[in-house]
Amino acid sequence: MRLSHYFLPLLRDDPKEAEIVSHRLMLRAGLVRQSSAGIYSWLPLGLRVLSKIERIVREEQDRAGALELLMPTIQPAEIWRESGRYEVYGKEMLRISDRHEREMLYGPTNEELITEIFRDAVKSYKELPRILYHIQWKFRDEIRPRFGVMRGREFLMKDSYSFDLTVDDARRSYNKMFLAYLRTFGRMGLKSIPMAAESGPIGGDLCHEFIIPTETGESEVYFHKDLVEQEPPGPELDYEDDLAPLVRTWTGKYAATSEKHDAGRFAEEVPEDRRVTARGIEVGHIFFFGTKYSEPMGCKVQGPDGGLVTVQMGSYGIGVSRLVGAIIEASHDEAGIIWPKSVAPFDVGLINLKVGEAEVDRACEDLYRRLENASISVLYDDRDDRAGAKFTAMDLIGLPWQIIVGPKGIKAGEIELKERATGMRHTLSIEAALNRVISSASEARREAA
RNA sequence: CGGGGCAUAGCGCAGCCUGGUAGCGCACCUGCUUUGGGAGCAGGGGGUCGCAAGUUCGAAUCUUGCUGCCCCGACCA
Repeated sequence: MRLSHYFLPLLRDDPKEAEIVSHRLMLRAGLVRQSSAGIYSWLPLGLRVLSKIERIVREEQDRAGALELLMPTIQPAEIWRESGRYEVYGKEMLRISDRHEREMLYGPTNEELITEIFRDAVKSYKELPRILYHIQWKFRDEIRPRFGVMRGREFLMKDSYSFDLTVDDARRSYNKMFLAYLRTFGRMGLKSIPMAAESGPIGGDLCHEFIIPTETGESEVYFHKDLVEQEPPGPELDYEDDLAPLVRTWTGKYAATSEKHDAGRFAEEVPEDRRVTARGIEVGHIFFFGTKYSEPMGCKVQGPDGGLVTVQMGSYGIGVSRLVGAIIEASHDEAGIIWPKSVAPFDVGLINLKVGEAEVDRACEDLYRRLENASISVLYDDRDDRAGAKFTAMDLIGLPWQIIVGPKGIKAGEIELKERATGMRHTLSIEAALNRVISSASEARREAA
């Protein structure tokens, strides 16, 4: 993409409404624009990031055996009456009525809808277990939206729902999602820590929040240091294996958010030099809720003995749009965003320091073409602007690599390669720089697989 | 929903107290000079001063009402 043809409205100053760093940077780097409180438009650069995150989430859900579908944003009130939540949900739910005065709502979540779909379609235990998911916009009319996209009213969420015959089976589904989440966040360059959370109605240990420790997180968290050092499962993970032992390596160590924190247990179970108290951002939440919806909504299947069995369910959410903010909170510096390679809107920024000088233009065009041919996405700054402005802009938007081409270097057949994350700059031949960037990108892709 | 604050050009702000028909910096356009970390000079474009009533010869400025947005708290992915 040539920057001269792109839509990238950068802001030099911090908009005064943006308090936290991710919100400021998202506005300044031209990722989003606010439409109204807690509701954002995604501009081209931001949308590219959102889509990349979405793709990783999708790939890991699919890998774990979950099946994608797509439910509507607008739901009828009836099914919420069936589950009993229509009255319970309160003002967070955006209620609307259509021209026939039929009560509708903009879905804050989809348990009712998926239960209805499943109930109407599945009658036999032979079709269990199943995990269904979708990635869809939700709306919760928060009393006070804040932190930009991290706590918006409208947000993009991946929500999965598991359907099992027995509680033991449900635990297996839960474990699949548990590990899929570790892989998902890991692929985005995030250290996520599963933490004991407020348990569902069934209680027990089947409820976890996935927290990214950051300086500006919304809540206080306490955990064993081993958990940040532990590697997420690799691509060799077989979801058909017994996953319980692997899950236990994560759940066996102390980790809790403030509402579940037990200072006594923390001190007792974790050696002092391993105790971490930090702030964190919740990016995922998984829980088992048994028959909370299947019971009132009559979601039953026939078991092997011919009797009707109420289905055991769980649900598993990932805040997809929130992740954009969370990643920035976890990865930035004074100059701007530092995108992890897997979610960067472009793989590399190409800076032409002297637009109009034939040799420099030629070298840039050549690089641009060869990178694109190698399936490396490039944002080429071909604007007639000053070097300093280009450097600042490129640092702000945080692409992993910058290739800097100027008249001095090009006479010697050299260009400069800068790695955004480390600030390391190398003066290289064009060929060497190309190889370096291409191999870095293909390496990142291999890790992803 | 309780408490506090703000609303003037794309962004950041001044002007308001003491009414006289709108200004600064950045951004944007033109020209010249510059050109490896947000250049300089000159010239220019852009604002129904959030909305509505009222007071007044006259309202960005005073009064009343409304709306929007932000911050703190309770609540939440």
